[in-house]
Amino acid sequence: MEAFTESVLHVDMDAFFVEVERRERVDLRGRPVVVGGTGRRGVVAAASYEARAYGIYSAMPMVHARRLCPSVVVLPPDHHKYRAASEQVFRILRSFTPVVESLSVDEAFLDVRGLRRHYSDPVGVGMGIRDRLRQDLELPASVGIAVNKFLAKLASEAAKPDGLRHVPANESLAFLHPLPVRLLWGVGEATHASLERLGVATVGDLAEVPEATLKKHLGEAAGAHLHELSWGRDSRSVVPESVAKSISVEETYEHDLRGKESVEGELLRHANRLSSRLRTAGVTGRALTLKIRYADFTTLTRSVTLETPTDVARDLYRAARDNLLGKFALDAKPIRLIGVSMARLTSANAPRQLAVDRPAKWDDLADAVEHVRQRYGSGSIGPARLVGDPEREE
DNA sequence: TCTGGGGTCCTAGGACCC
DNA sequence: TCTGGGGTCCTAGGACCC
Repeated sequence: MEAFTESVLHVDMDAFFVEVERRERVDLRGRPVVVGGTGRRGVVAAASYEARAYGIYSAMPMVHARRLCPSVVVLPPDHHKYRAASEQVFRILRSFTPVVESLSVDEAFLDVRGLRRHYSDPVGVGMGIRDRLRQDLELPASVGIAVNKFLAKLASEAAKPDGLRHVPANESLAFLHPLPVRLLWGVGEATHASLERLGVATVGDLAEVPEATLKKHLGEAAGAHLHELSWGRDSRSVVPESVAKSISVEETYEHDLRGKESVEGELLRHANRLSSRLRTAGVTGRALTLKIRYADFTTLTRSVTLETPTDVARDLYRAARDNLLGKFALDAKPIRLIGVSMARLTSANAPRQLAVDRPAKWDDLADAVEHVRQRYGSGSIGPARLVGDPEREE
């Protein structure tokens, strides 16, 4: 089937958080709107195209955004709402094909080869998806269609906003080579600077650089990868459903923390939040990491591998406090962020080895705590030091 | 105008083992 | 007595993505 040569679709929702908010707020249509942190340290999480016209983009400090466009409407994020909208989006995508790989809440790859009997070409599939998202959910999306994942992603980028771009196989390099190299997946600020030093501005320039030179300057893996991409080659297949490798919680404080006492209090709160997330995901983990960012933005991490996988808040707190906290200078500098993460995850249903000093009852208790938390909110139950402090509600 | 929160992957050094 | 080489695990940091 000649018409299905380009069988990878990349679907990317346009200004997703903003558009979800606009479904309920007709008054905000056509206006510069951003979703993001409203506090003094907030950043832009999503910007409407009207806001982007002012030079506002994602990850920009909110104070900067307001300065560029004083009339911009700033909405605080409601991640539950976006999660629900995301599920609606993915239900529609999966109604076309089960081969859907999610990249984030608002982005996915689809392998549509299986639809060749139902559609004359992949462009028809892309148009069908955009229509359904628009009609059923009132959400705009852009679609890129190409021979592989990374070209499809570049195509959707080129289609934005609210468009569709099909890159035929025999036009891949003509499409790719004039693009600025910064657009490539994996070329961020640092790599871009290195490439500039090599005289590389476009993907075409990159293709001319010998692979060995790239490896020398960018590292083995990145060099090989970028060389492949520069020639339009990407052999990664669309893989539905992947398992999380780590789960983390972190918080940047409105005002810097000082001293061991306050850090321990926050650590306890984080341990409870992380425990909750692990349980919801049905996993336990062994590699616990504590992250601290000081006011001067220097960021340190210290980690420990636990003997037994756990998802119990008390275990997380104690392990972090006893093994990791002492490795940081807590009184030397003010602290702006504390984070805790768990990796080396295993399914909680996997057979557990019960530690001698942690009887099975702890699991039962933790389950009960989690049950109450799900029902009545995260502030309803927890260690005595935290319960009843309304400031700590999430 | 200082820089969110949640992730993934890669690199590099040291420990440890054969 | 002067020092191999490979593999794996652990830890820390950093680049990058949305």
